[in-house]
Amino acid sequence: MNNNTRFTVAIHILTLLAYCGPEPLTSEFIAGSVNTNPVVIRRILANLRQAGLVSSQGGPGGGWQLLKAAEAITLRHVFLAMEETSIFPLHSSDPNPLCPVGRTIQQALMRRFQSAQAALEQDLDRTTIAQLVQNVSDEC
Amino acid sequence: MNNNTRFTVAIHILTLLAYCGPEPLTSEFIAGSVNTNPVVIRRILANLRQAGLVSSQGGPGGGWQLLKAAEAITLRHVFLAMEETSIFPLHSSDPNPLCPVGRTIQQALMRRFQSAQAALEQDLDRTTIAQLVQNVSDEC
DNA sequence: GCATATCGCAACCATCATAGTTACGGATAC
DNA sequence: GTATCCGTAACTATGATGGTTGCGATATGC
Repeated sequence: MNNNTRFTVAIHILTLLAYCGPEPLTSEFIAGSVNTNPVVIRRILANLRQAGLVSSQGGPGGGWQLLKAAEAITLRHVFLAMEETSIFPLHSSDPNPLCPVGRTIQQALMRRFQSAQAALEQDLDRTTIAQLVQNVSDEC
Repeated sequence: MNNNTRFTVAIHILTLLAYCGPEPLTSEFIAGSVNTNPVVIRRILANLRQAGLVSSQGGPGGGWQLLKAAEAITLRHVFLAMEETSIFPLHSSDPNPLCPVGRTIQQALMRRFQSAQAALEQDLDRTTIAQLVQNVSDEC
């Protein structure tokens, strides 16, 4: 279905910042944990900064820090920060407007999909980054 | 985020079968409403048949029919029939096992994502194909 | 039996999204 | 001034997706 790992990596990054912080972490260090390229990390962090979750600092000793307490960041916040369009995309080419079903189905589906996405977000809202950090500590 | 329209098209197809039925519809007719190629339709119908939602019949006068009442088919059934792996995929390459976060995050995320998907499915379960057919009739 | 309509499915192609990579400019700390 | 780090554009490789063609199998009606 969905085919991009940005949400997963974003949660990983925030958990790492909370676990290793509050000192700033460099994108290179984070990339070492996620096992990818620093630029990929910075691209995702740019979204998280836009959402007010993290801040960056250039120069030696610089890096990235959380702007909010780990207890105050839920997976829903991270999800919204990624600015994905919709979980379920509609038809790639518009359906036939001469067919009663084709003419009306998209409006109906948009309503249903929004409802489903709201339910999804509500569940995501129940988990905080702090809980994930706690889980890491428990497992070690 | 998710980037495939199979779920949307599957719902469209079932709504059309319920709306125009109970006579069998050909994949070519359905393709005319969805505005795509008949083979694309048959690929999706193959999934729906595997899930026991529709049946097919070859030869002249053949086509596709619902196997269950429209009232008994929910969007959750359709969603499951598409056999999408997971809404949120994990890392493309495994995170660093030498990092405490990298070593434990995937297990934790799998649990959270399963919970979120369950919430999503629960909401999808509230809508039936019959309701979508009713919606089409209302709009005309 | 034969012609026709329809599905079943494999194979191929074009397009696009994603993630990875390189490169380089700008800012900051020491 | 130098080393470190972010910011971002540009390019590439890979894979997913949807569309298309082709052909065999099956069923219907004559």
